[in-house]
Amino acid sequence: MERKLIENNCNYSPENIGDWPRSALSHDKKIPSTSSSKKRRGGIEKRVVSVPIKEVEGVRLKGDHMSSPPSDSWAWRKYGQKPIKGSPYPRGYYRCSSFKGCPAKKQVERSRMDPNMVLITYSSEHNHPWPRPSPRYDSTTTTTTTTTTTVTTSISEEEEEEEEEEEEEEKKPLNITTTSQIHEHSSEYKFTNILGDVPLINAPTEFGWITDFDPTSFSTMLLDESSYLIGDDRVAKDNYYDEMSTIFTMREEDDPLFADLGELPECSTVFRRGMLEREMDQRRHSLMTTG
DNA sequence: CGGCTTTGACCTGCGC
DNA sequence: GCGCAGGTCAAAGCCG
Repeated sequence: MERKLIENNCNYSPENIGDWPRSALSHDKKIPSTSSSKKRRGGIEKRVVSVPIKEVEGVRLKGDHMSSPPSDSWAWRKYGQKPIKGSPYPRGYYRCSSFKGCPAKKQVERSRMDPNMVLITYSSEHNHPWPRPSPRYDSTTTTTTTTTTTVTTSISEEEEEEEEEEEEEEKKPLNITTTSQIHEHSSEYKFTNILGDVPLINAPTEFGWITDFDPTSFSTMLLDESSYLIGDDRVAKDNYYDEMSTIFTMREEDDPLFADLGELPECSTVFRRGMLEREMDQRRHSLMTTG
């Protein structure tokens, strides 16, 4: 019965928040039949997100003691769990229950490298409108949690070849606008560009889920990245964005590298609009005066 | 009663 | 071709 529902839903309308530009879904679509042809492994576009477990704990679902899904706005229904070879932690399989027939799925597992992190692998995409965002992201929200969210996009090689150009065009907007989309309706939190003079790019819907995470996640990340500018003035803006690109397109195996960034300055916890900018200015100024 | 989790079984892709 | 590992199904039970 669920199969039918899944089968029937692949109409992506423009307002589909999570709509992907390329039809990765078609690879992932489950074909309902007696000889259920399941998706090919490794040929699917997936997005891996690492979320600090503490962020997850707050919304831990009843009975789920292993790897509860993070606090998405989406409703997820667990449909399976498997122990993963080489990992002490099992992987949970979830599918979207916000809307019947939504093909969106995600896999949740603890990072074996950093048990404090939960790796969430998103596959397929929601084919229904975005559920109402959680109130905690309302414009008045003052967040104090420190989190690190890493975004990874992995694509099969064949797809990569086909859509390399597309990918190229996508990357830059993605890298930067993931942050700008964090608060879809709050100009207050809208990410002011670190450099101040580079325009924000329209937020692609691809990372719509990012709105589910604490905005400080990205502030943390950006702050850290900003050190490229702060710590070494020789690094040009272009390089900066290259670096950003690298980080946002980082593959899963690079996670440990990113996890190393865990020790981040306190300032990441007090990010608000303007504060980052101010801090940047201060640091830049001090650099200019000292060097 | 509907929706959810749990869990063992089953199916399939992939590497050897 | 075989075996392993990952992914999914579906029955059973729980909960509000």
